[in-house]
Amino acid sequence: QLKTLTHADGTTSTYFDKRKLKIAPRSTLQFKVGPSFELIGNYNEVFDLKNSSKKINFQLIPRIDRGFDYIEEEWVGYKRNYFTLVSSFDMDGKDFNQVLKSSYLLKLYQDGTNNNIFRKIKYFAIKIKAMSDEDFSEINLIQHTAKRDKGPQSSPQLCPVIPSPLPKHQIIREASNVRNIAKKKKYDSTFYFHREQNLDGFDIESLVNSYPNDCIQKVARFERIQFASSINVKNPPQKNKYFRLHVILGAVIDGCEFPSDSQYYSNYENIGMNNGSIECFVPLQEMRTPQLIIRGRSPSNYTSYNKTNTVKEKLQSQNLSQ
DNA sequence: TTCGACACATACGT
DNA sequence: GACGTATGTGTCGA
Repeated sequence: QLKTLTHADGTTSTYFDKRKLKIAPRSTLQFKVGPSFELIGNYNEVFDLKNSSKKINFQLIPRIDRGFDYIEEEWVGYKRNYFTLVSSFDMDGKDFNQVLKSSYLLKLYQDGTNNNIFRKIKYFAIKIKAMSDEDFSEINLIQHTAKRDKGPQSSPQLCPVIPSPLPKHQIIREASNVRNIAKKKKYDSTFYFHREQNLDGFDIESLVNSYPNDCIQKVARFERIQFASSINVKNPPQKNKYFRLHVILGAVIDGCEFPSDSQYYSNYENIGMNNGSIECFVPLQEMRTPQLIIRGRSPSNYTSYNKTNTVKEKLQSQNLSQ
């Protein structure tokens, strides 16, 4: 009924099947580490401005902290419920102060005479997306605020970030619904770097000055995310459809005019205007989850289906069960 | 059958 | 310990 794993930080992940067991909405058992991510690949290359022969190695560090249970060898989420995906990234083990003081160049493409064309990176950013594993189409995700129905909805946004370790699962739990000022302060340096309070020692040309906001995130936190309610979770009506969550680290640069024969052309994404210039997100590295099952709103996916039924209805439910 | 909307319940945070 | 909050899910009806 319950399967529990203990993590390095002493917290535990308890997996259970919502078809068989109902756990209270605010129970800490709703927090759990989900499937680990696999590398899909590295894309465009990045070099240090002051040492242009040295290629930078990136490593995304993503984790799912709510919303997926490991049930009978499969990772299962619920369409109606939230999941949490967090990610930071590493750059050759450099700390964020080193990185923020430097400048980095993105190798865009080679021109007709085999000269490399570089563009200065404004900032690094992480985004997430969901893909159908049947036809590899993108699936819409939606994000709520803690107010849920009473607040606005959006799609998960591109999150500008600087390199950082990923806070442990327990920290993500503790910081998930903080309102208290003292508690916010306690977690502040884990999640944010405040540019306006740390002006000393940064050259005007350094990376820190081209991030879009004074409050710079160290960790991309995608909380209160759900699959769009309109998705079909069955392929033929009987068979489960598989999905995957993807995490993409990219570099944002000014300008989006690239030659159409560039091998990476299709990966560029115009992300719109900022301070009067057109910005473009260029992918550096992508990771993904294993196959995921999303259970829909059918009563058969919940415990109440069995509890109050007659024997006849139970037999029916077994015939219909997926 | 499905989905938006609203409702209820219950552990958490203050 | 009371009170407001956040979130899983029960339910109604288009």
